Amino acid sequence: MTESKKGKRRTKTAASPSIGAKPPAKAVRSHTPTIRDVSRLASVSRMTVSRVLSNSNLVSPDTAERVNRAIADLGYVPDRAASSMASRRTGFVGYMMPNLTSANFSSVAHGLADVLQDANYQLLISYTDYDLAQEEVEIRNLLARRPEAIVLTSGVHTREASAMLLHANVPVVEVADLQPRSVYHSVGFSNYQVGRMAAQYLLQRGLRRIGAIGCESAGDNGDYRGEERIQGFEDELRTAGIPADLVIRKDRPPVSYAHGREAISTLLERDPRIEGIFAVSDVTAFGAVMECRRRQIAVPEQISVIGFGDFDFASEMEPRLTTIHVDFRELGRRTGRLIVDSLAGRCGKERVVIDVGLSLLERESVASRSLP
Amino acid sequence: MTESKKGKRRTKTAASPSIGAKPPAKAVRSHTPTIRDVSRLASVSRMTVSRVLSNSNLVSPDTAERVNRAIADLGYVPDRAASSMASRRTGFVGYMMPNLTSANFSSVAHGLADVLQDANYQLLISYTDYDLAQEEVEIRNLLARRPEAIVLTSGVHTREASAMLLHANVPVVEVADLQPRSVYHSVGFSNYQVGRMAAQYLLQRGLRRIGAIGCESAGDNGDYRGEERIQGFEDELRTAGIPADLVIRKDRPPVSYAHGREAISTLLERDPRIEGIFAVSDVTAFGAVMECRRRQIAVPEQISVIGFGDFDFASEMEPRLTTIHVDFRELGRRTGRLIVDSLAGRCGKERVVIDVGLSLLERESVASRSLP
DNA sequence: GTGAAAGCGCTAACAC
DNA sequence: GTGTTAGCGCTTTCAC
Repeated sequence: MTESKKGKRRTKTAASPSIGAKPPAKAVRSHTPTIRDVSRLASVSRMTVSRVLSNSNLVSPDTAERVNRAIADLGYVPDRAASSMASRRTGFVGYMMPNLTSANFSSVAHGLADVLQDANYQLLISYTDYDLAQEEVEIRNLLARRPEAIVLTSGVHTREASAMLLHANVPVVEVADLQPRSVYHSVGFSNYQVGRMAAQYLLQRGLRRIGAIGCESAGDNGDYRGEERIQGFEDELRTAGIPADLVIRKDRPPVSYAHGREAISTLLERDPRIEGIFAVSDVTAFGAVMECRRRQIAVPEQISVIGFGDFDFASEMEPRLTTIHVDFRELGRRTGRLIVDSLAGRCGKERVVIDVGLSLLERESVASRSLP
Repeated sequence: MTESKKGKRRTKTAASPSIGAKPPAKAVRSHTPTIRDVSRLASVSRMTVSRVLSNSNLVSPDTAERVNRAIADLGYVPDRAASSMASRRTGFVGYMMPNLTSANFSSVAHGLADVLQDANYQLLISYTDYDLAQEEVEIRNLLARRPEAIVLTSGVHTREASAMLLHANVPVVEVADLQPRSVYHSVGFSNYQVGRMAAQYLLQRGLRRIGAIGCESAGDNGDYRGEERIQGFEDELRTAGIPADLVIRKDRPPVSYAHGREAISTLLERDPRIEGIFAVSDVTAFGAVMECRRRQIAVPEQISVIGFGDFDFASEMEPRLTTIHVDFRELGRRTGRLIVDSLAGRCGKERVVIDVGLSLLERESVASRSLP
């Protein structure tokens, strides 16, 4: 027998002062087995069990066999907290989502988990409700779990949050918008490019009287993403020498069905011969299409509509919505790979920026006009 | 000075054999501060720091003040893994989701997190991809983190998974469908009741020639939830003495736009005078409504449609879809409260079952016929 | 109010 | 190949 000293102590109450008798059979609820229980049952040292658990090939096959049987017999599950302490590796990667229910961010989480799982990391998800103060709190909670890397949703962070992140001395990746001035690794796409792509597409399809529906830019802590799309759209029009008088900004994010419905009415008043519009979001596009239907305006024959986001209804509506799509799951996977590589020391210290790009899904809501 | 013995050891390499000299300033990257660093800086014992961290009122105000300053100065964040080991409380609650991207399960997670956060628990999310074997793997991974409670999505689990769950000796809650034969706590709603509610509503609105669109029941590990809704619907018709000849089951889950589109065609062939239908999912309802539109059949004037799920497009489409809604976020909150109470010893050992109920959202897709 | 001792369950490092 | 030693960074327990 090995490692037989160091009597277990457990809570005082458990040490019943029975005089030299065996503990009453079955009376004591068996505690969660530890590596020591396994080692005793297999008649080996705890180190040997530990080696079997980590698939070390330094263990002879039949010792391993004995140990594995003991593990199965006891229903032993190693305690990662203890393992983390001893090895100084928690296996956690933190992901701060704005909320849990947005399909895009969920897809990122899914992609991340796909990759991290294979590399034996566990995703630790928190959400901020788009609130900077809450983000700070959540970062602190996360840091207490000693994550080996942190994924943030790109945007502004408090000074204190940034300080904590720096102090933590782990790789940090910002995800979603590509932000040129960020100090962290970035994986994402360009909203500006979304707007340009939409304009290019409408122009290429021979449409000339085109406009866009965006939002008023919000305050400092606001959602500027739609505005970036609109700016890309305007710039592309400018480049093509086309007036941007049909680009309107109304309401604040988040957009709703009504946003598109009302905006298209405004646009129609401004120019009844308008041929095509880009909506900053599929939701807006949906509202616009529905309003057209009510007014007996044919989409895409009379007005073409292109959206952004590829929401689930986009491919189900009538007509099926042509839209610009970002592969968020792939975005998550790329982020995961970046982290795994980084943690494995397979990449340098310099900042990495990955643009996952955009894809335009050609469906039925944009017509093609023969050019004059 | 207190607690001054036990020289730190760190990795061998760090113990540079400099002869009696102070470590070269700035040369050594400062390690993550521990409670010991804080205690030294504040000239107190580690226990006192620990007490400050847990807001114990056994610390004098100015000692606490000194400690807090030291914490801030060092940017100290306590290590929860170490704390977990010593206190035998991890603060983790596990939630096994089928996937990360379904809006309903995300809402449950959100609700759970809302409540658990306040009680200082942290949600540990895993996903199973609806795969029993993966669920087993994920349960094992989860158990290694020693969660204090586990939330499962209701359904079948492997024998081994059930054994591990039992062995873990923590509260387990099943969430979503209410399953009468489950051995765990359950929080959810009844799919059967969904079908009955839909039928009752259509009948109450004076519609008599009514039917439903469901799916073929899938194999053993399949999605039986739609089928339960359909059965509730049929039973309610039966009770009302109305024939169920317009209840059809086509395709397998998951449903799509096409499912509704094609099914409504079948129904129209079977009886052109059909007045109303219940679709097992809003997606199906959406497809059905769009097909009606194409065929110039007015919804709800000619055919009424009621769905299930309250998907985001339901309130945005034209006409706005009347549907049955489950408040999944509230479901998550109730589950969270059950867990917190249970962990605080505020509830007994017996199984708890909570039905969060259903709400019918009356919108525009169901007409009202005056009864003859 | 505060501190010292002991140990939670594991693994790095080294010995044999 | 296997075992021993010495912690990882906290908190429990008890002493003062």
